[in-house]
Amino acid sequence: MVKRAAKGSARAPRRTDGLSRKLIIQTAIEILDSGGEKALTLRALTVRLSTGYGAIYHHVADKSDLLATATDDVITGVLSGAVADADPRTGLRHLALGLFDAIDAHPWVGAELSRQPWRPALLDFYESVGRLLEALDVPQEARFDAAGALVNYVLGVAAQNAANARLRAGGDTDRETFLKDAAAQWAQIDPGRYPFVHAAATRLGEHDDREQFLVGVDIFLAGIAALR
Amino acid sequence: MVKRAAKGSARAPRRTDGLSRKLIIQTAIEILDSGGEKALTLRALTVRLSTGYGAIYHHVADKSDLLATATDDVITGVLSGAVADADPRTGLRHLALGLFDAIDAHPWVGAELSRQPWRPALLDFYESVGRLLEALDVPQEARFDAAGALVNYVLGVAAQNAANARLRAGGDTDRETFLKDAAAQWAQIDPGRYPFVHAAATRLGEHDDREQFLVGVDIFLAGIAALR
DNA sequence: ACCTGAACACCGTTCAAGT
DNA sequence: ACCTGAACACCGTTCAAGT
Repeated sequence: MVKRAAKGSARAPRRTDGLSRKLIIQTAIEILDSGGEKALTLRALTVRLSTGYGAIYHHVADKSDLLATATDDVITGVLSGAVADADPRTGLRHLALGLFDAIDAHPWVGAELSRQPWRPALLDFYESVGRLLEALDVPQEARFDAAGALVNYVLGVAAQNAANARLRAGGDTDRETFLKDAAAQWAQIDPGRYPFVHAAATRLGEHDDREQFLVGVDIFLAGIAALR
Repeated sequence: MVKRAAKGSARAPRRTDGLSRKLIIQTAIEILDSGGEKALTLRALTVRLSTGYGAIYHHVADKSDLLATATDDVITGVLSGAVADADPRTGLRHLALGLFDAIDAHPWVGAELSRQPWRPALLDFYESVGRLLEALDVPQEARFDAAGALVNYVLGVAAQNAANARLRAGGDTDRETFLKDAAAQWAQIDPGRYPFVHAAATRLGEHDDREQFLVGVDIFLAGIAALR
């Protein structure tokens, strides 16, 4: 004999609104943004969503599915606003900068993309790069290599930038150790043996990562122009 | 009352030779090479070395220390043989290719370097790149940006190549799922909406990753030449 | 269909205890 | 000094059971 609550009244279940894949992923993104990759545990999700493990696994295959979809979401959100009909060179710079900024804002995306650079959400990015290269009169055969190289560069820098951001915005107890380690490493550089790196290190403080990233893109574009 | 074996005879201790940090890291590299990052667990190490956990933690700070040092070892081993006194352009190509091949042979190194691109072992790489750029008459101010961009490109491609290698050489049960997923994703590409990516995908089979990597390096060098 | 939460197999790391 | 291995805190994932 099971008691049933009167229809439409007080039963007060855990969630009245019902869980959805969308809500789960959105919550995952929030956790990732505020606490980094380490903070995203299934436990943390159940707490934030006040449900059980099974509820989550009912909407999501596993944790990697969760991470991949969250990454897709962020990327699509960013790229959708890009690429007007401007000059192809400016278009490429805008595109690259869009990805850079997105990964700067969500460092965990950089790590995930370098693990899985073939996610569907990047299709639009590749496609746009390809078209802009075509507009730049890069010959067919060279276009694929050029696009691959450019995308790799963007993702590479972005991943490194993400690693830096992880250091900066620690919040963990690790942070002190990390910064101390980094400082110790820089200090160890022997100016006699490593004059170039030493000079680069001292210059590092006055430098804007975003600007340096753009210089790299420009070097690329200049090299691509030589393919024409 | 504890029984003691007669002096100098049968006692058969766990290890007669004595553990060392070097041996631990060497064994870790073997495990990583044969089974990938997932295979390197503290448990696996204790079994292979027939010791206890504490023995390992006596020589090594923690698992990330282990991974970082293993990465350093591989990189130093590779770069030591590089860079003769050839033409700077060839020198840069050789240098880049050396790192590429090393990461191709040890995919886990790629993942680790993209996580920590400032490891001391990379100092020689940066330094060599810097000097070769100087030999190429790249002006001082542009040299740092150019070096950063090039190194980022190399590490970016290498990391992606490592991700690919991880798929190819699975050995796990995951492998089938991975390949199936990848194939499904490629098949989903709409040639109407993504003509460029679709063309790139069909061309992908006939392409040598190593060669494409070199094309990227050449684009870079061409772009750098424009800075002169 | 959707959700619960105890249970499972597995991590990295610690630490009292041994030699 | 160097090593042992049980124990701890914490993972992701499963699954019988509930509604």
